[in-house]
Parts: sequence; structure tokens; C-alpha cells
Amino acid sequence: MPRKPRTYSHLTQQALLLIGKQIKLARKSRRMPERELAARAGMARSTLQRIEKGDPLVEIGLVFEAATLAGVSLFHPETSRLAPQIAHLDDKLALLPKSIRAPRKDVRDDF
Amino acid sequence: MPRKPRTYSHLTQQALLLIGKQIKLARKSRRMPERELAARAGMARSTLQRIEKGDPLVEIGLVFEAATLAGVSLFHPETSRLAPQIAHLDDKLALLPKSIRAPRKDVRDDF
DNA sequence: CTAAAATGACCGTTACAAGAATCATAAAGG
DNA sequence: CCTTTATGATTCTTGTAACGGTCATTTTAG
Repeated sequence: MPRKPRTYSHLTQQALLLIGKQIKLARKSRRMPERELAARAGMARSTLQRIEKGDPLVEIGLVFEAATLAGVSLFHPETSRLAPQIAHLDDKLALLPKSIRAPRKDVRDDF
Repeated sequence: MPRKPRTYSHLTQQALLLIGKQIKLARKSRRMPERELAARAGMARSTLQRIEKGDPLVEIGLVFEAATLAGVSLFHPETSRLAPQIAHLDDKLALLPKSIRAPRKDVRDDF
């Protein structure tokens, strides 16, 4: 039995396409062949090809590794330090209740 | 035979941790239980738990879906429109040679 | 206090992603 | 030009991620 077909939001697809193209551009700018980057990241060339195409079915760790090695800054180029952001999130998380009860009617969705 | 153990760069691990915590924070801020978000994203609760922990072995499509549904803006909050960025990358890609030859000695790596 | 719900942690099953290989075509560069 | 290399596409095999379930614990809210 095939797994149930999965759908992805437009935003997700766009983001995947964006990161894939960023990696491809960064790689080429450095004059690095697919085989080279794939080898450095320790992945198959076929996997890198899927990453650069924006395939949703790739392990996120592989995508981030490829991005890192290609020189693509993840998320926020302007704030390169991730640790402070993580710490800040930890602080905010600590202020919230440990577990969340489903609201009486429906969940807030207006963003 | 188990697959060869994979290593991830510090940057990758940090980025994974960051996005995971962002999702968890966003979810809790909206008072949305794990089960709720998992159901909306069409994934198992156990998978969402791995995402929020920053597990590198999760499909990137699932992570981005969870982020999207939780209200976490991917990559660049300030520039919410992804399409123009993709188009811009396409333009830059078109200017580069179709295939890249490996340089005489080594690949530029100084970033 | 108590009941109900959320979270955290496990585990077995199974569809499938990653790897590795091949081949054709295109493109680079000597 | 012509050799070499990069890219694009496909296939098969195999280890494993996603699922869905369970259970204990924590936490909430009535």
C-alpha cells in the first residue's frame, strides 16, 4: 500500500525552491561541481540534485549541510549568530505554560 | 548493516535547533497542542516531536509545513515574498556557465 | 482534589529515501 | 576539433523514517 499522497502549502514549496536555488547558485559561484559538493557533504550526487530542485522528501539535515558547505547562510544572513536566538527562544518558552489545553471553541489562526 | 554514521556541522545543528524551537514557541503562543498541529499538517505527533527537537533526519517538507502552519516565517521575516527572490536567483543562475569545471588546484573555500 | 488532557518516551511495521550505479547529452577548454 | 568533464535522468537495493499505537508522567482547569 502506497503511503497517502502528501500535499505541501504554497509557502513551503516556495521556500524549498528558494533554498535549492540558493545552494545551486552558491555552488556554481564557487565553481564547485555537483560531485565535489556532494562528496564534501558526504551524500550521493543524486541526493544533491534533489536538494537543488527543492524536493520536499529530503532529510532536512542533508539540505542544511549542503547549504552550509555551499556558503548559503541559513535563515537570517544579517544575524549570523544562531546561539543567542536559540537562548532567547528558550527564555520565551519558559514563560509559557508547560502544556497547552485546546481552547473552548477554535484555535487562533489569524496571522 | 547500519548506514554509516553521519555528522552534521555545528551550524547545521544550530539552525535545526533554532527552527525547532521557533515552531514550538509559535505553537504554544497560539495555544495549539501537539496533536492539533500534527493533525493540521497531516503528520504523526511523534514526527512533530522530532521536528521540535531539531532532528536532522526529518523530511524537510514536513518541517517547513509545521513551521508554516505554526506561523513561523521561513528564512527572511522582513522580506516575506519568496517569489521575487526565486526569480532573482534564476536570473543570476542564467548568467553562470551551464556546467562547472573543477579548478586546477583546489576549490575556493574562504568564507 | 480530581478528572481530563498534554507531553515525553518507546516500539513494531512498512513504505520509501539515500545511495550507488549506469547512460546519454551537453558543455567546457586545451 | 576532440577529449574530458559536468549535468540530467533512470534504475535497483537496502537501511530507515513516518506512522500509529501505547504507557507513564506532568500539568491544567473545573
